[in-house]
Amino acid sequence: MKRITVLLAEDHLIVREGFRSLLKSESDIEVVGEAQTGRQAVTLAKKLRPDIVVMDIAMPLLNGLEATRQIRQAIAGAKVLMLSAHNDDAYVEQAIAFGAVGYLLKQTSSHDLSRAIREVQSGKTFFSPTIARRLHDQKLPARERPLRKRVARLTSRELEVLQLIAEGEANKQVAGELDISIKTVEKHRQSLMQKLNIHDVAGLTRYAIGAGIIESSVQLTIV
Amino acid sequence: MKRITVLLAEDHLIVREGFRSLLKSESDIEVVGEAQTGRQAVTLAKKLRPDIVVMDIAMPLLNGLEATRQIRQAIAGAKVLMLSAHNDDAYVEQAIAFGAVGYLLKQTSSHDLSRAIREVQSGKTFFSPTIARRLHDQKLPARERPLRKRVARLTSRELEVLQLIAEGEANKQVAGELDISIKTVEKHRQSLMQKLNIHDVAGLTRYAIGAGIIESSVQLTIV
DNA sequence: GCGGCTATGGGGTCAACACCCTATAGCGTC
DNA sequence: GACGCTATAGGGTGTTGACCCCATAGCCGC
Repeated sequence: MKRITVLLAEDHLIVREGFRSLLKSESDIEVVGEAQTGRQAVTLAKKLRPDIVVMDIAMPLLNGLEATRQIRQAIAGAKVLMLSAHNDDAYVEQAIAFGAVGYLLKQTSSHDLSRAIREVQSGKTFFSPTIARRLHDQKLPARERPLRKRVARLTSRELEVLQLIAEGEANKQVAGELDISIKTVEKHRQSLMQKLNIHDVAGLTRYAIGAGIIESSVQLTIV
Repeated sequence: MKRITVLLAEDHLIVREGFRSLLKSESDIEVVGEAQTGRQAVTLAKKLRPDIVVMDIAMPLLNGLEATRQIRQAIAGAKVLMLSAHNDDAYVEQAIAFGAVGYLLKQTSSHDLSRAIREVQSGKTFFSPTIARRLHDQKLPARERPLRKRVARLTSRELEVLQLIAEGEANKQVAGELDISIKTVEKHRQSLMQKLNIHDVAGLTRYAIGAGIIESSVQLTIV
């Protein structure tokens, strides 16, 4: 029986070794390569042609989403299974838009990982339960619509509002700054929260920092 | 021969399972417990009294640094080995200040992990090569330096509340998590806001990220 | 032109939060 | 033993935000 060949793309060596160790006990799965950067993942995917690439999103040089896009572009039908610590709609949407066939959270068990690999290999998709439920709720067919612009993409106005919120301004201040009504600010706020599926200021702030929209405080050594 | 008992504190299940799998092949090391939050790590450390706690820094509810401090406070001589993705002086200093006996980067190999566990168990310290080199170069004082300059000196309870706020929890959730009254949470919240002179959640979140108490989201290509 | 998206603004309700007050109890320190 | 600090918890009041409803207007593509 031919085993399912897997390329592991994950920047932390010890975590990668852990995954390899977990998969070693699965007789039908074989790890044929490891990448520690997104760029290396693209290179190795082209060279090794694995059945499946298990791809972490957070990686240096080239993040997992962009690496996925490049792999899909270079190898038609390449199967990429995203593995991420983050449950934000924006990432999931991006992953699907870039052609990933599955999205696993790091909170899931190793059992789910091997299961996902088999499902994906057999041509299906696999998403972590919480994500699958949300995709279903939102009626977002994973494969039927390769191009989407509906969700996750913020309008320029929403971006402005997001930035001001993350900088600590209240709706009233934002309204004054942009010279619009508080009601309009509320509307933008609600829209962007819905798009990002983040429903608290702390989450929006973390997102804005992670996305480079604003910076965190530079002060250190407190506690 | 008595095996070295280890408590694994790492929030991502699959990563934790990976570590467990890696350590299973070490005959002299036994994983006796797993924690997925800092708070759980403190609880389990008190209950299980493992020889060594392998502690990730980035964890919900209570970060690994603060959990380390609490464990060291509750159990004299407890040995905590930090495991972090970040090679940041501020984290290393803090970890040492809070009594950690070692600091491993996730970029290190599993071989280093088991080696570190043995070294630490025998009473030595263990730091990842790049960190050890820097500690040596800088002769990092850590104790002499006015580390405690803390313009804003938060109590440990206030720090916990700050972390939970920055993770997006409402007062009610925090109260449930810490098993205290909402009124008490409000009090801590007000106290820490006054000490930091930051009066909005966005600001607190930026501060918490800048101070390394929590992490921001991953970098995303597009917004 | 019709539909879709964006931006604008208004109504209301209810939960959450900020900020004021109060208090008790357990710690240490001096 | 008094003092200070921390943690705990409650009352009250006003503001803010989340989420629901609604509408109009401009612009773009088909």
